[in-house]
Amino acid sequence: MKPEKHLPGGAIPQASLRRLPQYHHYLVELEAKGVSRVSTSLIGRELNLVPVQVRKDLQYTGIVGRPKTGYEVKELIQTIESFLGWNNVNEAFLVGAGNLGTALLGHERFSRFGLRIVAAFDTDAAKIGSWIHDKAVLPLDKLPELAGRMGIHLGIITAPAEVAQSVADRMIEAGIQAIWNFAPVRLRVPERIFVHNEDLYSSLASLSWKLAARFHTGLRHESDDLAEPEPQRSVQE
Amino acid sequence: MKPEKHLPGGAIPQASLRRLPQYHHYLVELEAKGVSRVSTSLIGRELNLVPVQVRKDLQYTGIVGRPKTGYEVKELIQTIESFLGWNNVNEAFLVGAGNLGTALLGHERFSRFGLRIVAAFDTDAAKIGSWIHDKAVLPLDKLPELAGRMGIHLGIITAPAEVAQSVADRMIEAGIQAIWNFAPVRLRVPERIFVHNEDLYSSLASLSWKLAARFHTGLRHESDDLAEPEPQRSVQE
DNA sequence: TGCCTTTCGATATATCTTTATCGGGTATGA
DNA sequence: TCATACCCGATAAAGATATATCGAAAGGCA
Ligand SMILES: NC(=O)c1ccc[n+]([C@@H]2O[C@H](COP(=O)([O-])OP(=O)(O)OC[C@H]3O[C@@H](n4cnc5c(N)ncnc54)[C@H](O)[C@@H]3O)[C@@H](O)[C@H]2O)c1
Ligand SMILES: NC(=O)c1ccc[n+]([C@@H]2O[C@H](COP(=O)([O-])OP(=O)(O)OC[C@H]3O[C@@H](n4cnc5c(N)ncnc54)[C@H](O)[C@@H]3O)[C@@H](O)[C@H]2O)c1
Repeated sequence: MKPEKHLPGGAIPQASLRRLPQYHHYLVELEAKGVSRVSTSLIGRELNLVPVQVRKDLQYTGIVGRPKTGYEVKELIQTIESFLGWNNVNEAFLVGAGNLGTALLGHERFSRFGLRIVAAFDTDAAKIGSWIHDKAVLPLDKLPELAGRMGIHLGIITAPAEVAQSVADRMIEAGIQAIWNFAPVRLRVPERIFVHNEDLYSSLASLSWKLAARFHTGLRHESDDLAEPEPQRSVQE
Repeated sequence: MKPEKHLPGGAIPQASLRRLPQYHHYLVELEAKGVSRVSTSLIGRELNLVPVQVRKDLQYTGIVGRPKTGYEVKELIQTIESFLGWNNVNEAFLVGAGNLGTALLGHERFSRFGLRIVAAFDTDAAKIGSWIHDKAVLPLDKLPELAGRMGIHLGIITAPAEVAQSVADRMIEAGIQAIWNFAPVRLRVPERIFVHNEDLYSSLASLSWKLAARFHTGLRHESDDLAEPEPQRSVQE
């Protein structure tokens, strides 16, 4: 909508943003192995990407490399973390302490990436008052008050699809700025709110469509039987 | 790579594929309400998309609508389901019966969308032999044999990142064709294998970056204070 | 030192995706 | 029956993203 072209720190393709954590993951591995410098060709070889793409992505973070040498692994990790805001923690509320919510609550590693789920909310009387992975399950009604008081600006929705919109509405009223939505609905929110949908059914669609294509239409293992010394960029995402 | 241009049934943008389940979800709601016809403008209004994009997406499924009327809801649902292969069930093996694996195993609604997780595999002796949500947890070693015998061609990885690659390798040896990977690593697989990465850390990156941008750079609620009768296409995805 | 290779950064091109536009068909209601 | 508003389908334009190319810098090595 805005014709802004390249304002530094302001614009980055979603796709690049998605790859940065993957670089980060690999870089941390490298660092653990004692490697101190890395080139985009190396990263690309590891992650099945062409070097130029990696370089482009890294440029968004503002880091500069040196010809022949590449980048300092340590510095690169730092830069990515800082760029992604993983240095200062985001505290979040989770709504819907069911199957999926429980899994997220139990995932401690999130804290390494700037996310700390501080409490869960539910409407099920049987769950309210209990603790899941050391996080309290509170009545949904208390969310607005607590969010305000604690200055929470990130909400996670793992409640049933039917109630997701109303949950989102309440979150926004409570001053929440960004929502990580696991319910398979497209939320209607004011423009200033940032929503990230984690729609597993959409993923499922890719998978089942691919599998269906395999068997229905005549696409049977064309380039089968490995033996491909090529860059071998396989179908991903 | 291939110069194939538009072979029917063969090519569809990932993005469109991702939206189809969202249409489906809304259409099912509509049908339940007794609505029999629907236009792309209506769908677009509901899902915050411009009508022409919805139309484009639907065209990939091969359905044809009628001017003024739109599409038959029932027919459209059918077409999408059939296009996505949701009519015939894909049976899948899940590896890694931990937090996330348990959540997936417990999600019965997957079966409505062509996915049936038939068993879980793990290496943790404490888990092997137990049942999670009525699914048996088996030793990983048995996967190859069972996959072959049962003709399973879809694998779900919810094991730790460190072992994800080795799990994938075993799956592929066992004849599995597509992998739904929840571990935050980019798997190296032969070209014929289809991998769909569900990388939650990547999602997290979008969120934390957005939040960081909010507070760091001077982007403070520019178009704040609702009051926007416009199509109001908010930042999503 | 001088040559060769690697790799970065910048620019250009290609490809993919979204959005706009146009023409024509169809229900609705005067 | 006719005018009108709506909506589809096709094609074109615009916008994003991915890939290719080129010059220059830097290290390795004769
Ligand atoms: N579990 C999965 O693997 C999976 C997969 C795909 C999508 N999802 C989606 O994630 C969401 C949660 O799935 P789940 O499997 O955890 O469901 P679940 O039924 O296990 O959990 C839902 C939780 O939300 C709570 N809840 C219900 N109404 C609420 C409300 N108004 N406010 C707050 N909490 C409320 C319930 O008490 C329950 O604890 C659903 O939207 C589902 O479609 C889950
Ligand atoms: N839980 C989440 O919310 C979450 C979020 C983001 C990413 N993930 C990713 O999903 C994966 C699983 O996460 P989790 O929270 O369920 O972890 P978890 O530790 O709860 O579960 C992992 C399971 O895998 C099993 N396992 C270990 N090695 C194995 C092997 N070689 N073969 C088969 N099974 C093996 C373990 O016994 C355990 O049951 C991880 O890769 C994690 O990074 C999880």
